[in-house]
Amino acid sequence: MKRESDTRQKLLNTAVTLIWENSYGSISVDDICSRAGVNKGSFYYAYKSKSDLAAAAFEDHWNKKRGLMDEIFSSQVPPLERLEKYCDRVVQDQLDKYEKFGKLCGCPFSSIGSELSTQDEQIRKKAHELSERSMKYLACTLRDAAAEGTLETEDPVELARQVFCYAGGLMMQAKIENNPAVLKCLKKGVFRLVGANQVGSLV
Amino acid sequence: MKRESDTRQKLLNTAVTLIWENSYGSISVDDICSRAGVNKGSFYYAYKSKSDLAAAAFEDHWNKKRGLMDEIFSSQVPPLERLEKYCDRVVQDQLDKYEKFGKLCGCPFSSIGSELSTQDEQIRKKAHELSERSMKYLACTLRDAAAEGTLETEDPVELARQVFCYAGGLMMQAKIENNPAVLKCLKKGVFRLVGANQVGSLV
DNA sequence: CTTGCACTATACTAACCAGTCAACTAAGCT
DNA sequence: AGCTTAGTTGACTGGTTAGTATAGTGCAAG
Repeated sequence: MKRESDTRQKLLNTAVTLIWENSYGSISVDDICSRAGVNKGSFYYAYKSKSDLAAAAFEDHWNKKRGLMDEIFSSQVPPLERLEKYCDRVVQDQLDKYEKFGKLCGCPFSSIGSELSTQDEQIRKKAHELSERSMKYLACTLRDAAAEGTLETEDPVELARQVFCYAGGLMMQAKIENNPAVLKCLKKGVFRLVGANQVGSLV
Repeated sequence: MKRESDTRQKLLNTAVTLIWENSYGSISVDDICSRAGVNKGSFYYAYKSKSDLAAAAFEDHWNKKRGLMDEIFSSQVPPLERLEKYCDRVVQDQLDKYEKFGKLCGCPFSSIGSELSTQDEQIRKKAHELSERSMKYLACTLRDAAAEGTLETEDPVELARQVFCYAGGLMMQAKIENNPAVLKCLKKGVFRLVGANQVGSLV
C-alpha cells in the first residue's frame, strides 16, 4: 500500500501560480518551497530539478483546464458559438487574474514558453505540445463550421494556427500594456480572421 | 571637449544580442561584460543597473531599425505593398537570426516585454512604448489603404493592433515550435485579418 | 518487535548574483 | 608642467542560487 502525500500537488499548484504571476527566472526553488510549505529536501525528493517541476506544472495546469475546454468545444455546440465561448473564456480568465493580482499576467503557457524556449528544450517541447492541443480544438471547430457552411476555408489547420497565434499575441500585448481593455478586440479579431460574422450580431 | 568611449555602445549591442538569444533572467551582468570586453566597474559607470541597460538597449535597437521601418512604411509606397514588405521583412529577420544561431529567437521586444512586464515596470513601459510606435506605422498604412479604397475598416487603430498582435503571436509560436515554417502564414493571416487581397495575387 | 521504505527536515556547498569601491590611467585645459 | 575630471580596473561584499548529504520520522508488512 502506497503512502501518498500532497507534496507534489502543492508544489505543482504553487509553481504554476508563482511562475505565472512573475517569471521562471525570477522565482527560485526556495520561493516555491516556502510558499508551498514544503522543505527543500521534499522538493528534490519529488522532482529532480526546477525545470522538471515546471514542465510537470505545465502539464498539470493543462489537465485542470481540460474539462472546461472539452465542454466549450463540445460537438453539441454550434461551431461559431464554440469560438465565441472560447474567446469569452480567455478574456474572463485574464480579468479574474487581473482583479486578483492587479496585473495582467497573460497566458502562462505562452509566457513561460516564450521565456524559456531558447534555454530549456524540455520546457520548449512541453509548451509546443500544449499549444498543439489547443489548436486541435480550434481546427476541429473551424472544420465543422466550414462543413455547415458558416465560414469558408481551404485549410482549417492553418486557420486554427492563425487564430491561436492572434489570441496569444493579444494576451501578450495586454500583459505588456498591463491593460485589460486590450482584450476587448479578441473576439472581433478572431471573427475577422475566420471571415465569419459573430453569432450574436446575426440575431 | 568630451572624451568619448565606445563602452556604452558595446554594452548596448551585447545586451540586445545576448538577451534576445537567451533571456533576461538567464543572462548575468558578468556575461554581458565579458562578452562585450568591458569591466564590471565600467558597466556600472555607464549604467546604473542591469534593468537600466536593458531599457536603453531596447531603445537603441529600435533606433537602429527605425530607418528601415521609415523606408518600408514610406507614403511613397502603395499601402498594401507596405504591409507586404513589412511581413517579408519580419520573416526575413527571423530567418537570418535562425540561420545564425540555429534557433528561432522571436521578437526581442515582445519576448523580453513578456518576460518582464510583471516584474519590472521600467521595462514594461519601454516595451509598451515601442509597440505603440510599431502600431503607428500600421495604423497609418491601414488608414491610407482605406482612403484609397483597397480595404474597409471603421477603426484603423484597432485593426493595426490586431495585425500587430497577430504578428507578435506568430513569432512567439515560431519560437515555441523552434520552426521557421510557422512564419509562412504571416502574410496570409495579415491579409485575411485586414480583409484585402495581397498585391501579388491581384496581378 | 523489527525491518524496510516513503517521506521529511535542515544544514550545507560551491557557484553565482547584482552591485560597490578605492585606486588608477590618461586626456584636455590653463 | 600641473590640475581636473572622465573613464577604467578588478578585487570585494553580502546575499542568493540550484542542488546535495545525511540524519531522522512514521507507517506497514512480516
